[in-house]
Amino acid sequence: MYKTKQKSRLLDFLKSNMSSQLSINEIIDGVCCDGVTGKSTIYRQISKMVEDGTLLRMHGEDSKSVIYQYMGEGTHCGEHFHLKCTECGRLIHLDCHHLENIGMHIQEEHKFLIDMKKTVLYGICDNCRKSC
Amino acid sequence: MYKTKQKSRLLDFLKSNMSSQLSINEIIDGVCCDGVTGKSTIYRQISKMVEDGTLLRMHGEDSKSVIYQYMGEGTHCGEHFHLKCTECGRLIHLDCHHLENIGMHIQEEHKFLIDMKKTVLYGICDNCRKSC
DNA sequence: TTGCGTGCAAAGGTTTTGCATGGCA
DNA sequence: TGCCATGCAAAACCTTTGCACGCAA
Repeated sequence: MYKTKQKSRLLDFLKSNMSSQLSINEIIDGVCCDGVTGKSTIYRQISKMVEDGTLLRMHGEDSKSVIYQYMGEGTHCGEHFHLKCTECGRLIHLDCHHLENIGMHIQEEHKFLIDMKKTVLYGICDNCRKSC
Repeated sequence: MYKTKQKSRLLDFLKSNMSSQLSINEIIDGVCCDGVTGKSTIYRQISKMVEDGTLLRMHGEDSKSVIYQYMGEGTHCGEHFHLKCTECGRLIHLDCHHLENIGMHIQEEHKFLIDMKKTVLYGICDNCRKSC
């Protein structure tokens, strides 16, 4: 609700790393090294951001680890699906008109509104499939 | 590799609860109450089952908790997508021919093979949308 | 007989929480 | 001024691990 130094700093850090997916520890290291921001603040803020769609939480390569992709302003991530390769970890931002139909179809026929800000499609990318 | 009492017991439990999504603690409670199976075995086996697609791991209602859906033999869960309502937690098994096209399209046009055994589509179901 | 799977308990790591303080509106 | 947000450290929680033993093949 209030705008604080810590929140701004966290958001700035996430924005300036929007092309990579970060672990909670990378975020903590990147933000808390200022000696002003505490770990608990990060945990508290990250939770909220996942809830409201500012961050997308997904599994890392080893399927154990958890990583985050920034989805807030400055991105178009709320408007497309994300494909995540379970082999190499690559994240693909899938801008595709054809895919919009899927959302429509599921909404009309199956009465379900998919939230792209919460969804990750897992699978195998081309590179990895070839090398299997 | 070896077939043990504990593995069988765990599988039996999961099969007999295939219509609900269970937390790790529900699984532990349900299986370990025999006094013969240990907690670590559950953790060890669950990890393997998520890796090999026997279990689908997803978020519960509160988006913090983690729950598991059995996808093994006796189900057709490997052949359809799963929709999960982030509001009420309902899981919808989406058998739909039209949807098969999605996988095809993404594979052909975007060179990515979606793994339905690892993917959950999050969103809002009809009931919940109406009551918002 | 071999070596994987297991139970137990300890260790390790991660996340949450209580409380007093700080700072935004 | 009122109240939300924060930092700190402790607590709580969850998961993994080491080791010796049991048991499947």
